[in-house]
Amino acid sequence: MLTIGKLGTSTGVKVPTIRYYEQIGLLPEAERSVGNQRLYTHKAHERLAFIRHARELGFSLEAIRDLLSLSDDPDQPCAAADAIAKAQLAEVESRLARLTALKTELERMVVQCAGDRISDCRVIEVLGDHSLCVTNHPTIDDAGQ
Amino acid sequence: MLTIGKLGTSTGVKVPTIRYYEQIGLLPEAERSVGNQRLYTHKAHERLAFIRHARELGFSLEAIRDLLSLSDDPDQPCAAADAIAKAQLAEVESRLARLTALKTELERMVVQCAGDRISDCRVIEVLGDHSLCVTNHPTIDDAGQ
DNA sequence: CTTGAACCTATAGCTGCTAGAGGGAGTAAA
DNA sequence: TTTACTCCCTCTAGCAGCTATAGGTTCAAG
Repeated sequence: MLTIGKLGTSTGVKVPTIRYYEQIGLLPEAERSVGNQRLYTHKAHERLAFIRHARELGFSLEAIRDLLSLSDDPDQPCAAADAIAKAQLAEVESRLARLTALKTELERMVVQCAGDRISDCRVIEVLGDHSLCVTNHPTIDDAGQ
Repeated sequence: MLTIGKLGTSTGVKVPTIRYYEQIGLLPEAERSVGNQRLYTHKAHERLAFIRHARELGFSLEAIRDLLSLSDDPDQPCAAADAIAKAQLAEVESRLARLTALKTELERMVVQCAGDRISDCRVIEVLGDHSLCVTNHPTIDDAGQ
């Protein structure tokens, strides 16, 4: 049985994050020691490693919740898991496309800026005027992703 | 003078967002009509367009705050603006690299999954075991970005 | 037996908005 | 003038996915 701290270091997940996952029901409630400290089994370790890996691959906690409930049910068809992974792939591909457009604009901006005063600064100028952009870069909702 | 609604439609920024920008001091407090409604000048329109464009290019509100105060000061050297843009470019490039690694893993996962039961599902299997990955894909902090 | 790290709960904060409640203002027709 | 309608106002709470802080308890080592 592992304490929460050991579980954290062995999975690379911070302690408050583990407690948070328990709170939102992604991890089951842990057993407790006599002194009320959480104790984790090998199974919990596996489950947390699964969650972390999925987070690293960009899956949302909601998607992970679904994936976990699928993995708890080994006789189910795997089409649903497949669909979640495909959706995530599509999401990543679209982010890639948007980021590539951003990169183009930012490079142009930085390269062209030769002035030494703000008044001739290409960066400031381009930001003030979208028509100076070559690509139809993403709208606000997508840019931060 | 524009009402907040007109300003919103003409810049593509939602009304509550404009109020939010005012609240956090990114836009100056607007003049008010007799009936206490916000009224915007052409200058405010330009400033908001600048903000929106910078957001589209992925700059954080903090970075935008700095860029705006630079652009308010046309005699300053533009090195600072340049540095912010370069940092943003670097950020975008690193996100691109990380997302490309994710894409590789997700594609492998999806392509290899030929089983029809969860018990042979490649997606679930890979998520449970990072060593099945070919790349050293991002850590958790980066994946969602 | 004391120190100090690791644990506990509960609450608030982070970014960048978005949604909702509950009302006032402005315009145009009936 | 009343009604109807859309826009506007403030204030508060909520979203993801944590992270930080406060104030207290437990555990292992020396």
